Amino acid sequence: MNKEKTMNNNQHTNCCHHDNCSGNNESCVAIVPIFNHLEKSQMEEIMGVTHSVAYKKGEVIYSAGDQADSLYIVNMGRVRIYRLSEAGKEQLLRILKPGDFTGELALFNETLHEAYASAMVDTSICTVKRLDLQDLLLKYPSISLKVMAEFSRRLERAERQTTRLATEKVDTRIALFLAECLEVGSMNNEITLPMSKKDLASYLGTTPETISRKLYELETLGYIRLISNKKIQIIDLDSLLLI
Amino acid sequence: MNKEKTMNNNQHTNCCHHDNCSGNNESCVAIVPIFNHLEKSQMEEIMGVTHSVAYKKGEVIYSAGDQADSLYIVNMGRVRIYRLSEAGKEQLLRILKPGDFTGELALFNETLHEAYASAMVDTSICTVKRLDLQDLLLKYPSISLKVMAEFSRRLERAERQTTRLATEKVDTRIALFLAECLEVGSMNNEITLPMSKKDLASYLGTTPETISRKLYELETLGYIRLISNKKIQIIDLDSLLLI
DNA sequence: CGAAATCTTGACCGATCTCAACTTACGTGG
DNA sequence: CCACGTAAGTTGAGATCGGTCAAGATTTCG
Repeated sequence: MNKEKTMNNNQHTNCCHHDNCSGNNESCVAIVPIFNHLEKSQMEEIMGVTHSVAYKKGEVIYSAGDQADSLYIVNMGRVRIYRLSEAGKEQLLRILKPGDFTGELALFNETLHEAYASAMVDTSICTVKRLDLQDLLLKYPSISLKVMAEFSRRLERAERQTTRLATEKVDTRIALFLAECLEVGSMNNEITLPMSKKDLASYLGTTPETISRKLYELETLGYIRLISNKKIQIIDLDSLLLI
Repeated sequence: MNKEKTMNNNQHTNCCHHDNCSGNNESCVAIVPIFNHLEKSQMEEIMGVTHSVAYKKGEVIYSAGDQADSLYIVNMGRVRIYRLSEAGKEQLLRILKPGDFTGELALFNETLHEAYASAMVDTSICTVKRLDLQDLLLKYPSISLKVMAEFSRRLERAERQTTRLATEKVDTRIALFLAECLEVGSMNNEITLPMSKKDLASYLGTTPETISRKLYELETLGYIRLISNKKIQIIDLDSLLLI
């Protein structure tokens, strides 16, 4: 278990409202895609209800069972969203990058969080309270459209992942994951795994041992080359996707 | 393959606009949870942009690859939403009942459908065009809140299902599914499977053979009793959930 | 630099899939 | 309403994918 997990997660190193902080809020709000089409005056109004909070690496942002009453928008850093299965097994659901948000699940339903969120590195987050957000959405309906667009993308991804887990075998799931990492034209078809292999295993519904073995197998087949722990070169994408 | 699948899915038996149909639209709109808090005048405006369409059992409503430009709201009947894996395996994603909707995924992103929708029985559906819907959402922001609430529930479900597929074994997934079927206090703890075992298998990421064997096993353990093909009595829910 | 976590590799085993044969349920048409 | 054909469901035997456990190598980070 991570050392910082024992830290009380209410002891944030920084928790400021818009008018008494060092201007971080502005940058926070500015980068959020769901807000970035608004005018300056509206932005300022939004900044008025957002709160910027900093989390240290490993710190828990929320836990399953917590009352969900805020939207969390990542300003800087990385956030792991994971669940525990009924048997207590941890499963990585997704990783948030700056501009991504979470916490919306229960925002509209007044329920409890069903997942955990923790900072993978030192992270800065903007939060908006449920009621403040609802006011904003009612006042500026165009924000809703953005939020819904984001929701629909998330839903799409979640359902695609579900299908993969249900129908593809481990080989294929790994291959598809590698192919997705390639997306943004990287040099030499070289990708950097965005997470530890342990996390990757849980994300793909398998074990670190199997990941290790399958990657070796793919290398033997000549489809990939294992450069270092986190770096992999994709040599034959087409064959990879035909597995 | 279903016989009706060969039928051109543009040949609907009934496709009427609000002002020239037998009043079905009103009932359609009325039952939709995302609209049901509105006033009468607003309802009428909404009915003005909705279209009611009837589908015969087995008919395809949309296919993966189709341009997604409408929201589909089920008025009557049942709709199967399913995907095909890269290997061509079919996986059931969810079943829509009256009041549920689909098609929102690409509604905000102008992309293509990634799933298939087909009528499980004779079904009546209301559709709203993308642009009409966006107008409505901008005009009546409270609808957006309802839609987002529904989205977040869907997302929650999808992520829960993902976790189960990734971390639980087949026994457990079946047990959890049975337990969920029990939800609404049914007589004698007797449940009726909402789908064929073939579909159930694909929903749970397994095969009909395994479903069959596991159910028999659960009966042997005394946790359930197989009454008929689609009826199962839950005898020991607690033990069932401890598998 | 050293402790702790992650990763790798091997051996083994068991859950689940596959294939095949058979039975049962269901919808259609006479 | 029954008979028939097709799809769904069941059961068995065998194969295998992938999980588990354990030991050792490597990486990470204070």
